[in-house]
Amino acid sequence: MVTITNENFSISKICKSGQCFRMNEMEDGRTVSLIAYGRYMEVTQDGNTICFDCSWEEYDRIWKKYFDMETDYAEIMSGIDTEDDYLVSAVEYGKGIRILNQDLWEMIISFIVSQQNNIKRIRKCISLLCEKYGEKKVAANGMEYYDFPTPKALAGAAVEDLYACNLGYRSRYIHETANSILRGDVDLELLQQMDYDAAKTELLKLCGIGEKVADCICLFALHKTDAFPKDTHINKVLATQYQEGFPFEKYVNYSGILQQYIFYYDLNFPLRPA
DNA sequence: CATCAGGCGAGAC
DNA sequence: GTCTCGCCTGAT
Repeated sequence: MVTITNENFSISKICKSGQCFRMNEMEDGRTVSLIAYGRYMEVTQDGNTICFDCSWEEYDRIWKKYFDMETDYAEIMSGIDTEDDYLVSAVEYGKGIRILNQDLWEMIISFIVSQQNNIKRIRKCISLLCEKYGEKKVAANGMEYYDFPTPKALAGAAVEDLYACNLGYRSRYIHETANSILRGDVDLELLQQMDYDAAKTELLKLCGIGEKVADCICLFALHKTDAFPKDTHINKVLATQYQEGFPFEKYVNYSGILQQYIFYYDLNFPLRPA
């Protein structure tokens, strides 16, 4: 068991912020369970005290980076223009959200699934994919879970079988992308070494990945914090609150983090469209 | 019934 | 390069 304190960490908001789809709140209201990097884990929070149900060795090796614990979010947020009322409100509301460092392959598939889709159904689809094509495992506490399917496992799935996971027209995208990765058209290891522009260009070669999805993958898997995914929420906020354009120049290298706060804010307090 | 959900591909121009 | 259209499916 690992216990730490941090003023800028909210497991509940992270869970609901829509960047991870295999993290779920448990019934006690202060614990989430998550499956990532082939492991099952539970995180419990009481105020600023956070408990990770794992060894210190595992925490240091995996979860410290996963939860971006080395980054000082207070320092980042201190750079916000105090006259930007909307952004100040969004950042205040989302206090505790962090940009996770998630698995690249899992994010590629997850954000293909996410297009033109809602969070609840995205979770359902991914859960079905894991149960059908992922390896079954048992956690230390006896919990049974399924690992995220490998590229090979998904490449072997027929498009009609993917339809059975409620993926709809995204089934073909997943089939083709999995096969592209398996063939080596796009190399996951090389992607990890690339800068933002190169990685994005490479991701755009995959079927089902356009501008928005590529940016989500860059932000949530490659930690390119200048990637600023423009979805329907963000486009609406840009159109209504930033008619002169979003001031990217003020937030060089971390506009992507702000994007996540804006997204979460509009998800919970939707603005009227322009 | 229509519209929308964290868009994208294909084809027309 | 920009524009339009069709697309699985469940919720409202």
